[in-house]
Amino acid sequence: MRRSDRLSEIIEIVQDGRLHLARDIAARLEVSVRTIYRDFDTLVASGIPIEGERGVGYLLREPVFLPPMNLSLAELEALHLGMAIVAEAADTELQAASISLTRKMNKVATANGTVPKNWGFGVYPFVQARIGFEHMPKIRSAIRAKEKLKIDYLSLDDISSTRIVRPLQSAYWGKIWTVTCWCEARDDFRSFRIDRISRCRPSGIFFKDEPGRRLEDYLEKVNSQMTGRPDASTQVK
Amino acid sequence: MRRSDRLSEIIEIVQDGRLHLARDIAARLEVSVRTIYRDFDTLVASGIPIEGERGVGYLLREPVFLPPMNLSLAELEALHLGMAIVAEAADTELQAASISLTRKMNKVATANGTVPKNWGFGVYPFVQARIGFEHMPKIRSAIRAKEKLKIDYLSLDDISSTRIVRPLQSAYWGKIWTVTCWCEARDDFRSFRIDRISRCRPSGIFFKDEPGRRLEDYLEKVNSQMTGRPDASTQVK
DNA sequence: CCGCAACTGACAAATGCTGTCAGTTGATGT
DNA sequence: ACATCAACTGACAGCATTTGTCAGTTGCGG
Repeated sequence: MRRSDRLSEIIEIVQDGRLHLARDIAARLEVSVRTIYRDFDTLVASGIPIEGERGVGYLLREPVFLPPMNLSLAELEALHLGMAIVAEAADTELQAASISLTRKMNKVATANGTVPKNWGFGVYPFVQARIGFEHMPKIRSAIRAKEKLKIDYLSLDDISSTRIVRPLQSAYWGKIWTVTCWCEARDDFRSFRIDRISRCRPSGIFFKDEPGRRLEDYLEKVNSQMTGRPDASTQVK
Repeated sequence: MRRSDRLSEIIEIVQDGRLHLARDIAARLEVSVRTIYRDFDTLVASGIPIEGERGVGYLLREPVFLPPMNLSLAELEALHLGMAIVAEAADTELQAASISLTRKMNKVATANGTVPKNWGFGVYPFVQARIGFEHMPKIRSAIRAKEKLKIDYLSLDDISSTRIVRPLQSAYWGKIWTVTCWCEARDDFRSFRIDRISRCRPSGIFFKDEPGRRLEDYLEKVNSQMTGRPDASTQVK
């Protein structure tokens, strides 16, 4: 096995986010432990955020490592346009992420002449209100963690309520953001407009996927109704 | 200089899209020509689309090569959301690009458990009409190439006209796409709604950036007017 | 058919990588 | 305070890879 191959193997191994011991990796790759230590040196030297702790093991800090990749011009354009839109249409967390990603890409791509400095894309503010945007990072991480949320919601007819929901998906409709949930009180799917959520906090209670209450079930249900706007039937006014 | 560093140097050198001779690269990196040939072998073997032609030189086929990179979870989310929106809001060329880019990312990112298979993003059609979308690839490549376009335009009061324009920027307003141009006939900036362009063809005539007629000049002019919608004053109804 | 520059093969020399060994360091638990 | 664990470090001999030199071949364009 070539050294360079071994280095990328190590990245793949460490990428699962769990702790790894140098000796295990050494056994798996059939080299000595010393070599693994040296390999980690090399990887860290080339900027890969691996952290080793004495007595504990190794861990990859950032969750994803992108291997070398070739992009076509169209793909690069799509990427830049997408990041420009996200920077306009999403919350500050994603906004910051899209800007830093664009910067990373530019760093490698615009140094030379083939790639235009100016992409010829303009994106102008088209999210009408940014009310409720501060909830979005919380909502996204709750979706990922499958954690129930406690939300205070003001319906479109100005009736407020507090609910415990299982967040499943946050959706973008061009002007507004919604979050689709399984609502524990109503025992059904409900979609909430994020700009009508006045308060939103993690409950500390985690849920498991249950048939009939999953995102897949919601999407299937909606699909079978063949309405133009998928969540019209469950929309919380 | 380490071998691996030299390999990425070579990529950077070749990335400019111009022809390079092995002997020049060898001189620049202070190694022998033979070593450079071997390095190209290595690069090609790891899937980098470099082409060498006898008697000519070396060339990178795809315009952009993305070196290894670390993305945070937020950046990955922004990327997926952006690609989902582009797939909904742009023409088929960009749509295809966004899909293939998403696939490339998924291939490396969802293999292990850290990254969710389902991102919890839904994006629903929010471009009202896809009329005129077929012109967009042409428009984008004309912007890049600085090639004048001949367009047939139907104004909002149903007056049609044919114009020669210098395309500068295509902009997205959440519902509609526009292209901002320097209009040769009017001798001023004009923005056209893409869904009102009935015909659009490259003229074969290329233009150079001239002070007063560039995108920068347009943006500056618009900025100084402090209107909410930058191109209100030059909008072609 | 000549010049160019990409290519290829062979081999010795230089360089870098690896394993072994013998330690140190810092965190954690008893 | 002590032991344990596992990351880390330095040194050195032996081995593997990489490199340069040299002497060719191949394919393209003039």
